[in-house]
Amino acid sequence: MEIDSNPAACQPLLDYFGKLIPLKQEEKELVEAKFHPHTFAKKQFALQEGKVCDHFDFVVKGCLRLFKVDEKGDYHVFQFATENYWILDLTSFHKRIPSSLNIEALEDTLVLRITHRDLLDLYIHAPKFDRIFRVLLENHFMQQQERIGQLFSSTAEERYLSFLEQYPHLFNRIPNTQIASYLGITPEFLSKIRKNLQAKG
Amino acid sequence: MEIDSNPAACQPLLDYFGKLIPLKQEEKELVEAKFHPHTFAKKQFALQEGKVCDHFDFVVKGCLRLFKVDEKGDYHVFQFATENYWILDLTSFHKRIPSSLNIEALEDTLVLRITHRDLLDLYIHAPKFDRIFRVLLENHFMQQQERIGQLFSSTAEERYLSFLEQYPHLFNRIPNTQIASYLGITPEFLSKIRKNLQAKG
DNA sequence: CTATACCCTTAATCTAGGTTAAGAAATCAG
DNA sequence: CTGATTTCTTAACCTAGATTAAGGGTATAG
Repeated sequence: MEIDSNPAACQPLLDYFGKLIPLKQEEKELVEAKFHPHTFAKKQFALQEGKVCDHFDFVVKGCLRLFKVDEKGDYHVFQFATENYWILDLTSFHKRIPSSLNIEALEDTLVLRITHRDLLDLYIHAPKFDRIFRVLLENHFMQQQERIGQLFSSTAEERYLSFLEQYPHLFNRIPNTQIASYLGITPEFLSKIRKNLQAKG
Repeated sequence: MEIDSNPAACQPLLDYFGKLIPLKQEEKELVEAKFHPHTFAKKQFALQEGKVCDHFDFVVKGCLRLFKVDEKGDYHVFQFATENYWILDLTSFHKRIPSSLNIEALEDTLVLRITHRDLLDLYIHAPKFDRIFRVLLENHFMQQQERIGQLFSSTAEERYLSFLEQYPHLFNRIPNTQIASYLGITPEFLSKIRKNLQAKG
């Protein structure tokens, strides 16, 4: 693993915020004070079912998955997070209740992490972040709604194709088992889909 | 239809906001200035596919549904909104693009409506609303995530039962066709489920 | 009061996707 | 380099839920 976890490495996050709304110097310093780097080796968990999710993570490098294990023991991926994405269990984070989800590194990963306490603090000292996190949440919400729409009215093949379109940087980076789990199908069926598609063009 | 659309009738909304974060007098006045009552007769559309959604609606009385019509002509309900719920197509609203969704009244309905322009204005004049709408969005997001989880790992019968639990005020208020459409199944299959459940207890 | 539209149910048949099992290929740890 | 774990594929069979069709019930508008 070659990950630079130099504590001054908040730049990607400052860039990200700056694109949403320009930050003043003091706001930048607040970000540097409140967000801390954290690394995870491949297969390491960033959140384990049953624990309260006390952190809001911004991925600088690598890839994480947010997933649930159901009563039958099947895995379901809610979300992948690569560079410049956010990941957490929002429900556990806000309600301060044990999470029913897990977050696991699919690659060696570096995140910038803020705790619940520090985020509230950030909101108080710099209300601009109320707006930033509102916008960020709006974006997440839209993506989720799109996904519900697809689960309702598209076949697994259609969903696979639109996954390839929407996440071209991901499909050759993570195993097909994970993609299947994101699409809500079995790896066997994804394999069948891929074979069919190949037969076409 | 017996709906009081007296323009001073912002009280339910003020109550709603006040429960999240106490409002100052001037903020209350801003709410009264920016939100306007609007009524819809049963079956009337509050938003039509193809138009930009320019309004954020708070339901005071009645019931609306947010739904999509897919390529095959099938209907899929994303959300019902009754008293004290919000409804809009967030994607169209924020991106200012034509909506692919519809909103229709299932009962005679009264909403308090704010336009896109006025909401931005509200954020500028009273940053507290950045926070309020962030919290509101967090709540919506959590509900949606719960729903994705269910679509992944629960059978239609389980989803029906949890719908009954989660929305006890709704199931005897709207037709089963609508509930089926919310659950992502056909009315015929819902009928079968209800029969099975009756056979049990 | 009636007619029309909507709503609910049943039953037969069909299909997208799951399950089980098993082997081949690729990746990884020591 | 080598054994072990993970991943991918194929194929036979199975099931939740869709589709089609049809009859009866119930609002509701005129």
